[in-house]
Amino acid sequence: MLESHQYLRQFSIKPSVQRSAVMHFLLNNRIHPTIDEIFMALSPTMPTLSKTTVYNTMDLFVEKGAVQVLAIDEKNARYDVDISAHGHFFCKGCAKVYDIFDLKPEMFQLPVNEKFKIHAVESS
Amino acid sequence: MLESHQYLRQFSIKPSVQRSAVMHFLLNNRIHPTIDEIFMALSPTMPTLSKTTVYNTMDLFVEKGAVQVLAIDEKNARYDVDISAHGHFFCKGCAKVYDIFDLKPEMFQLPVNEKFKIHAVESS
DNA sequence: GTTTTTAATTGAAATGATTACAAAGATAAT
DNA sequence: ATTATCTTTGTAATCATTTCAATTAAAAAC
Repeated sequence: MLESHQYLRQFSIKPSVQRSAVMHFLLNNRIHPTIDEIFMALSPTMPTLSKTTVYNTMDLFVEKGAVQVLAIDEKNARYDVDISAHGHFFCKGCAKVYDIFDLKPEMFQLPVNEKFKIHAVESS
Repeated sequence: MLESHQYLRQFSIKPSVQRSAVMHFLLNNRIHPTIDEIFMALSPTMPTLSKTTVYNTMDLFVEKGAVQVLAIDEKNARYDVDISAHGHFFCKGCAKVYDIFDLKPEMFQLPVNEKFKIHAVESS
C-alpha cells in the first residue's frame, strides 16, 4: 500500500485512501479488470467505497497516464496498469484478456501522411 | 441492390427488403458504421425501418460471417463488411475507424499451447 | 389462390454500463 | 481553528443494447 502511494506520485496523482487502494489492487492483480471487478474486490475491506469513486479514479488514472483503458471487451471497459506498448487478445471462452508482448511498432503501417495525426495506437 | 441480394445468399442469409438495404449500405459505405449511423442513413428512404431491425440484422450478419464487429470504439459497436484479416485504428480526433491492411498472422505470437483455444484474433 | 404455418419486423419496455450532479466528508491553506 | 478546495458518495439521468410480445410479411400446404 505504501508502494501504491509512491507509485501514484510518479504520475502526479495526489494519493487518497481510495486511490491507493485501487492502485494497489491494479499492481497486484494484473487481470485487466473491469470497473465492477475492481469494486467487488475492494468493497469487502472498504465498505464505504462507491462505484462512482472507482469510475472517477480510473478516469483520473487514464488521464494521468498511469493506466490504459482497453476497448477489446465489448461489454465493459477494462484497465491495464502496464502502460508499455503491448497487445491484447480476448478469450471469448473464459472472457479474459491476455497480453501479447511481441508486438513491434513496425507492425503498424499507418498512413501518417494523411490529414490526421496519430495520438495513440492500440492493438487491443 | 440486386447485388446485395446475391451477396447475402453467399452467406446463406435469406434476403429481405431490410437486410438487402442494410447490406447495400455497408457495401457502398465502408465507414465502419455504428448501428445508429446505419439507421440514420436508411430511415429517410425507409421510414418504417426500426432500429431493432438494424440490431437484429447486424447480429445475423455477424453470426453468418458476412460482417465483423469491431470493439475498437468504446462508445459504440462498429461493423465492417470487409471480413478479410486486417487491422484498424481509431482516430480520436475525427472519431473514425481506419483500416490497416499490412498486418500479418505472424505478428501475433499467441500462447496457443495453453489451456484455451483461439477462436479468432482481432487487431481492432 | 386462399389458408395455414413459419419467419421477420416493429415499437415499447427492461437492462446494464456509464455519466452528471449536488450534498457530505476529508484535506490543505490561511 | 476556520475557511477554502478537493474527494467521495449516492441518486438520478443518459445512452447503447436486449428482451419481448404483437403485427406484418413470406413460404408452405392445401
